[in-house]
Amino acid sequence: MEKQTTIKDIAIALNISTSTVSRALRDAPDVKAETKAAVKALSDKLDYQPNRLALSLLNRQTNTIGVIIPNLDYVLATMVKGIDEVALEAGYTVMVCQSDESYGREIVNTKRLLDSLVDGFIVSVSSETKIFEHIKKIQDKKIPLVLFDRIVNNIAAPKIRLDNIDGGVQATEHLIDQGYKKIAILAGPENLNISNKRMEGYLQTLKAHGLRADKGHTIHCDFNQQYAYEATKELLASKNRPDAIFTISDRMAIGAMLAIKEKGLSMPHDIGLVGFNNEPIVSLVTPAISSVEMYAFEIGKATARAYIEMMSGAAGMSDQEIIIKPKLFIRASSKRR
Amino acid sequence: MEKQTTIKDIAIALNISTSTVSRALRDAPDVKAETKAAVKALSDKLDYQPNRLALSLLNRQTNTIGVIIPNLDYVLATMVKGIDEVALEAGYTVMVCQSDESYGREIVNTKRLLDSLVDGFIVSVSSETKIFEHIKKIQDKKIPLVLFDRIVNNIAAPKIRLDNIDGGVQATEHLIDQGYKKIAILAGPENLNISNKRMEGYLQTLKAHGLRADKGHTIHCDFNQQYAYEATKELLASKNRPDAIFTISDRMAIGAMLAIKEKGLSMPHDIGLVGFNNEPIVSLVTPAISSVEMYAFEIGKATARAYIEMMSGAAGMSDQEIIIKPKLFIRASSKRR
DNA sequence: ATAATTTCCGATAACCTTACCGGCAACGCT
DNA sequence: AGCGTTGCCGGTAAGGTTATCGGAAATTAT
Repeated sequence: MEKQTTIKDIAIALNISTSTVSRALRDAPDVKAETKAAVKALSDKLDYQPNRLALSLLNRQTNTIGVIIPNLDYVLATMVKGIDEVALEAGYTVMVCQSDESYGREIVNTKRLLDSLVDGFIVSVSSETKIFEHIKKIQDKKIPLVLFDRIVNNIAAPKIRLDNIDGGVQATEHLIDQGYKKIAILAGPENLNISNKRMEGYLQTLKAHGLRADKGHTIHCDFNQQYAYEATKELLASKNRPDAIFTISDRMAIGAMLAIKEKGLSMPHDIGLVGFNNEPIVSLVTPAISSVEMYAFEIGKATARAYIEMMSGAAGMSDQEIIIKPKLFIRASSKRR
Repeated sequence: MEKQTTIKDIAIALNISTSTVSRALRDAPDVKAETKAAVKALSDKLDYQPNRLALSLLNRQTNTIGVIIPNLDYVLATMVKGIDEVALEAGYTVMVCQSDESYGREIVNTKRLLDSLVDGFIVSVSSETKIFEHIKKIQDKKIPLVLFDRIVNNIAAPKIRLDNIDGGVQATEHLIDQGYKKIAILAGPENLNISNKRMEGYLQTLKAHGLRADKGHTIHCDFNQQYAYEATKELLASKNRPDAIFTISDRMAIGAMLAIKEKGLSMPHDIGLVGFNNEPIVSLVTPAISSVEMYAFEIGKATARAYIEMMSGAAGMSDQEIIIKPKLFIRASSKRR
């Protein structure tokens, strides 16, 4: 690691003060034109780059956003891509830390970034996180915070999320519309808000159509195709076998699909299936799986925009909630009319 | 953003100098025990955290690794997870920047991180990158650099990569072993090293078995299932139709699978198919697709380890090359014996 | 009792940059 | 000639931390 060129080097070489170099570089009005020219020429030649650490220390601002996410699966990676795009454009650097769905690592990551490394946070909490002291600590220090996707309700911060209830409604309405009567749901971990909201939409819709929600038709399991596969096998073996399954992620939908095929049942005839996320893969399997598009890229971009707005001091942001509408893409797995 | 507690605050409160506070916090031997106790008590109470910016400025070290990757697909996300795991353990913070396969963004990212934000780089170049001046610039400044996965040959740096040739060999050997005679390959962009190496393994193996490589059986296309789908349709419509296809990514294998199914051909009987990466999805489609596992997580971990070793001043690292052996997982798509 | 050592602590510089204040010289004006 | 104005630049402090040096006080040795 070689010593970087500093304004001091330029100042000494030109026999002027660092102040003048600094002003010349920033095109301040009170520097003689020829001095400016000399400074700029030498700075180009020496490939001078201002030291961001010194600037950050001075301005108490790093222009870096700390992004804390639980993992890097398709949906979150897409959201990060959206955040990245907008943030880069606006001159921010993004620091992504994944907690790997671990509460402990989420805390470690938050703590590290809090040591003056970032001047704000964009957070999506892990599925394991039930205590939010580390999030509140961010706010106690008056550091800007934006929540997205997996939001936390009882924290006052701008929130960007999908209308998960509507996603559940669209999926369930569609299944009912296709004539399915006994619709089961494969939900995620019990304390995961996004899962519960999708389920709420599902329950609402069943009720609205006068359908009874069989207790055995609601299964909570991890975001994991293996668990979904097992759970579906059980469902299909049960006395009151469902004629349709709504899963709250595509990974789970694929697990379900495998179990259905193994049982020798056909989609959409015997069983209807609808997933969530609309990952590319669902249109590639046979039959193609209907799925709810959640516009992850858009959510990411909206999140970064909200962050930037907040940083620029817009008041009244603290309880703004941006809700993106999902859209069901109907495919062979659930289209029987 | 509230003012952080500093050693100065503690010093003033206890009416001692900042030097003493600094020493007390670091448990230096030349501080009276009671002074230490007082400092520690107050520092705990005020929730003192050392300012990392100031430390970095002082030590000319940020303990941050700049990771530049072309995208966040399954393989790279897994590698990043590996890097993350090892780096976090060793006390480093990781800054991930994705270039979105764009040469321009790769340069912007490199430049930004170069402003004293990171003290080393871990890089996998974009598929668009043909000029490596920005990478050389890193080395000109004597900043540690490790390359992984998509490496650059004419740059002297530790390199961690898969034995891509061997991956191509294993896939092709297997197909020949299963009695396939006319094996086509769907390769990636022409200047992409990893693709060319896998192809090299393929060509070597054909030659070793006295099989002729039909020119029309080598197709370059983007890492994209749509292109792979189109390319496969052409292949299947050609006069000299192949009886097996080796794709250098699973995304492409899935595109190929779709085209094969659409044509009404059966796997593995009419056509054998082998992919690359061994992504979870390949075992979930029907038929399950054989694929070459590239141990992305291991590659990520090995990369971070090499980086750490390099930082700790190990000499002779500059041309070390760690090569991970791949392993073919055989599934229904290519098993006909 | 004096010298020598040890124990403890403070002041300063350094890392790099910019904001702020002040100063010097040249110029024009009365 | 004396004044104020303008143009240009330098010095200093600040941001937070630690290494280094040096010094005062306390303790031990002679």
